[in-house]
Amino acid sequence: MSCILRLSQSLRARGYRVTPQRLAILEALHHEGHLSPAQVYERVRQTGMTEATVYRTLEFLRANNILFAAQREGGHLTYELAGASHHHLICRTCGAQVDLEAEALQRLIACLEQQSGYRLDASHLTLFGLCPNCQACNEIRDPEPRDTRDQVS
Amino acid sequence: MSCILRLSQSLRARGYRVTPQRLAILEALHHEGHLSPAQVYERVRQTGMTEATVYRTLEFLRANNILFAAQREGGHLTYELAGASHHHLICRTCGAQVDLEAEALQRLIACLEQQSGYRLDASHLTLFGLCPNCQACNEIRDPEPRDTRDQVS
DNA sequence: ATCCTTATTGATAATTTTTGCAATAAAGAC
DNA sequence: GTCTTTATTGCAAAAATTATCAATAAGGAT
Repeated sequence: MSCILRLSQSLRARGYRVTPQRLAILEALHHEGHLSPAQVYERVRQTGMTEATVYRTLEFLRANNILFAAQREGGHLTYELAGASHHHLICRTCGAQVDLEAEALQRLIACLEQQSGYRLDASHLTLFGLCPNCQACNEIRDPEPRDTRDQVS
Repeated sequence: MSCILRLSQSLRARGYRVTPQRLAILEALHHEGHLSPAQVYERVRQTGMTEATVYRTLEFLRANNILFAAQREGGHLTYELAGASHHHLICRTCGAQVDLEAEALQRLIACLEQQSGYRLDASHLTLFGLCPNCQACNEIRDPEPRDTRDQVS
């Protein structure tokens, strides 16, 4: 909770307001990790909040770097609390997750930034692919078309 | 066009059908590069095609690796023809694009694949960030909240 | 060219996401 | 505590996206 308190103060400091709705959504995500807008709404509807408010609040918190938005398989957005800088590698077939060597990526990103002069948004990358298990399965069955958006959040 | 012809044959070889709708969409994207579903519909509505068909066809072509889907600022999808393996770096403020050193990324990806055993979908990454110009602007104005999803396609 | 199979489309409805505006309430000043 | 300002919410309607299912047409066989 002290985490949410800190975020609240950060919002207030920027001139935004800390409302019950925002707190409820933050706590839902704090409790569960990854949630889609619909799932968030499920968890907070008891408070009488509207779906529109859920969407707006998620987008608002994301725009203020309090949440990250990750694109999941169905093409729908998923949100999670922004934490320390970290990267994920997710199997798009079975959902298995692996944490990435932050240093390797950071080094590459730094290198790309030097070459291009750009400042990259890469504090939290999620790469999608196939885990070893699912690679094996795919070699047996035909290459069935799947929902395979490469992405990052 | 020979590019589209080749794609058609590839589809047919896999047991799918080459329809006027699919051709129209492919040609629109071949002509214009990056298009959102709504923009694609604008370009092909003269053929009498439905919006639903546009959505389905785009998703179908993407699932078959004929199109790439890139996540643009608003969280909305944009599609483009899948070409040679290449990567982009796009400024989220002014839209300026830079091509990335493919080798640097490929090497990193290969390295990550070795470490994790995953096979990554990374033949076409798009990283978002701030170009040098917009970095300068941002230092002057306050840090206005923006739509800043880090991402890849 | 004609017929057959079935992948694909159109039409429609359902669902999800976004938007506009009046009413509400958070946070600071008193 | 009360008052004021205005960011934020709820409501309702619009827009975007997805799903359902019967009708159509692509592509192979004859």
